[in-house]
Amino acid sequence: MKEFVKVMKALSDINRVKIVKLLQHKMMCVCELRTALKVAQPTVSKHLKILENAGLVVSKKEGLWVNYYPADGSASPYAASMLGNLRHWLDHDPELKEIIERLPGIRRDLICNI
Amino acid sequence: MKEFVKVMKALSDINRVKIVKLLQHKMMCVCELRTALKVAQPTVSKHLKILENAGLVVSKKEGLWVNYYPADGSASPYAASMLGNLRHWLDHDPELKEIIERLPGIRRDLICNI
DNA sequence: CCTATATATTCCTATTTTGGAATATAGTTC
DNA sequence: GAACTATATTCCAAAATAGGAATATATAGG
Repeated sequence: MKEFVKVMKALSDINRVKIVKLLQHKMMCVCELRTALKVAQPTVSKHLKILENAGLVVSKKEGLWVNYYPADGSASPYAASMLGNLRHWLDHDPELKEIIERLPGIRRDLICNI
Repeated sequence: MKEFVKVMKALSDINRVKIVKLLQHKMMCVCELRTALKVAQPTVSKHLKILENAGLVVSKKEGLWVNYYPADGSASPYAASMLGNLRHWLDHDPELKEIIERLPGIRRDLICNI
């Protein structure tokens, strides 16, 4: 029950849902997400921690960057199911579409200077 | 997006998840739910309103009672999907099992005297 | 109409959640 | 090791949430 509620809580914030959908579109680092979502860096880090804790995303430290990916679902069946649904859900959301259109211009070598 | 988040929010509280699972087990009125969950009546009413608003449950006024049922899912595809999942998810949750064992003794003609 | 009962709403408080500024940590490069 | 950069953590304020007491509403039965 706790595990299920944790996944629901993780997905009950609009910015966290956006993060999951963006990661399903393309692996990203914190500062890329920060630029995509237009929020402060600590805010992104905290959202990512909540998502990771719920088994929805995983992180890989690669040099100075920490890259985030959608989880494979092995950590939680609830997370796995939701990730499966989210792969096609919300595809036509205007806010998400706007961000995804901006994605090509959001590259760590250009924008990562906090 | 808003609609999806609304469903996630509705399911991100343990008492509301319990309510959904209980209703999938058996139609119930507010005072029966109050007894099952061991919380105050206004608390149940407010949880039910949130669940109804998310498209997860429906209510039918029947005389002095208001009976609550799981929604048929027509109000929201996200609610429909979650209701489908919840039909088998959490079946072995100890807290839920304990309540379901108590259910036969929780009858409106016996316990509804606030 | 009056009483009783089931539910909804209002009001208040305690807790949780969110977001950002400031700071700490870790890794890279010189 | 010093400087720089990407990320995490801490701390704080504002907002949202959950719970219950008191109250309002609606329906049934006399």
